[in-house]
Amino acid sequence: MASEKKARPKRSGRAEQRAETIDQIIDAAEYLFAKNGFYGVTLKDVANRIGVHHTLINYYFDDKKTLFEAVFARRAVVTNERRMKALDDYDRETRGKPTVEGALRAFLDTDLDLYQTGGEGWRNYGAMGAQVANTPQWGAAMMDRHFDPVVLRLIELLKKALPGCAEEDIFWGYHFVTGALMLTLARTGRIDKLSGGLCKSEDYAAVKERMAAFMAAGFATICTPKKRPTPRAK
Amino acid sequence: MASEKKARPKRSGRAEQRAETIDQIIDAAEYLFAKNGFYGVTLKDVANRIGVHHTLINYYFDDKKTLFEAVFARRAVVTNERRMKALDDYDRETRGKPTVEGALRAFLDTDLDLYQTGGEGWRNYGAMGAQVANTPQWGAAMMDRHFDPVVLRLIELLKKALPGCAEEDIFWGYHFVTGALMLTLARTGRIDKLSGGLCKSEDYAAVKERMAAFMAAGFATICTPKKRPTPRAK
DNA sequence: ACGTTAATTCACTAGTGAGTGAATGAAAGG
DNA sequence: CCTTTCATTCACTCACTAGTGAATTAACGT
Repeated sequence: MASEKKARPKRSGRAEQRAETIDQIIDAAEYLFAKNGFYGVTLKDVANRIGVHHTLINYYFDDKKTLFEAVFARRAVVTNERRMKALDDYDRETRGKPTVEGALRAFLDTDLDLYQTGGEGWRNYGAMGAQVANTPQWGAAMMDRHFDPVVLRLIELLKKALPGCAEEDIFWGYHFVTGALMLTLARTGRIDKLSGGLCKSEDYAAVKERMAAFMAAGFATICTPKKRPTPRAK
Repeated sequence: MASEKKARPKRSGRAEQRAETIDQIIDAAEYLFAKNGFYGVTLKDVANRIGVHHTLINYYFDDKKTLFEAVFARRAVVTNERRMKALDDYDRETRGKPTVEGALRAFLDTDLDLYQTGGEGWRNYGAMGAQVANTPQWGAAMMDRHFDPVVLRLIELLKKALPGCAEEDIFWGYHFVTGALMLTLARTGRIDKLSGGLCKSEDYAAVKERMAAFMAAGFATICTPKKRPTPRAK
């Protein structure tokens, strides 16, 4: 593996030290949760990765679930702010006349850029998110809690771009979009093998190039002008 | 919860009994793995669910991973056969002139029907598969091992339907399709809350109604007639 | 009926997991 | 300097995990 154990440079200030240690813990946890999921990681694994005693994690976080939440939340606020801003900007720029592809670009490309340029941490976070999104138990609820506002903002724009389209169609369209995005962020390497090396899981640029247009066309197709306008007679 | 512990009717024949027990174990494991993933389930959980001693599982399966593989494999062969046949049939029917949507319907609708009508077991299996598909470690490899042939058959048809389309575009398109499908099978309930009850995670029919057309339009859009025919001048 | 074989449980082991409360050590601050 | 505060480790606990090998029980063939 690339990075197995990082040096722990002792920081001066007390508050600084504290913040640094917490960040290291979250980084390590993020890395491991991304690879093995919540139950596939022990607090000892996390502690070993940064060379501290495992009970130190209990000192900073009430319990394992709290740590998981902290990991998830840390970057969620960042991506949410960026995306929300991108959607707002786009809405303003188009003076309330957005296109589907434009809205999707604000939503997708903004994020893909982040994962592409944000370094290993962001990529780990993405993989972790993909697992959460596909976890029925508490996963979906976590997604709700953290991402509903931005998603609903996107939906709003999509509605504007598709006037007269049945709401269900828009929600199902979003469902397809998010499924595709999550699998991208999971970076499982499956597409690499499947395509014989032609496509690379890590290639966010390739996804960015195609995804918004692909999905926009899908929306256009399932959102026919006026959806089922009271079906009369059989 | 709906079914917590099923009665274990003792079967007559020895081979029959054996087969039945194994099936019960796999059912229980499937149910639990779908909910909590590999590491979130203990052999005792599985055993308790059907009222047997947990070491009985070690009697029938070498270890936990073997059990997991068995659960995964049991239904994989069924869906693979159905899908392969559907693709072959469609290819024959169209005399080698498939459409993208037709090929996708053979691939997607066939499976969605199965999950819709196959009962709780199939639905659990789907949720489990979604988690596997988004698990970077051994998950992707498992998908490769079990599903590559059918997927490559689909890709073949898509290539025929989109002559002159760059291969990468087709693979990325498939990637989007499978991501969307996996999230559907995960049945996390997220879309229910998001849409305020307008859409239901369990509603495979709604997905079937939209998915193939949605994705076909996507393919049509990213697979422009001839992809990047040596880009001359800027 | 009887010895054989297979299914199932039992008694254990060796190791791991999360978490707690006390002990240690090092900086901060007056 | 001396005390207080905080970060970190230590020594434990309690519950649980996967897995093993022997014991038990029930069906099978003869």
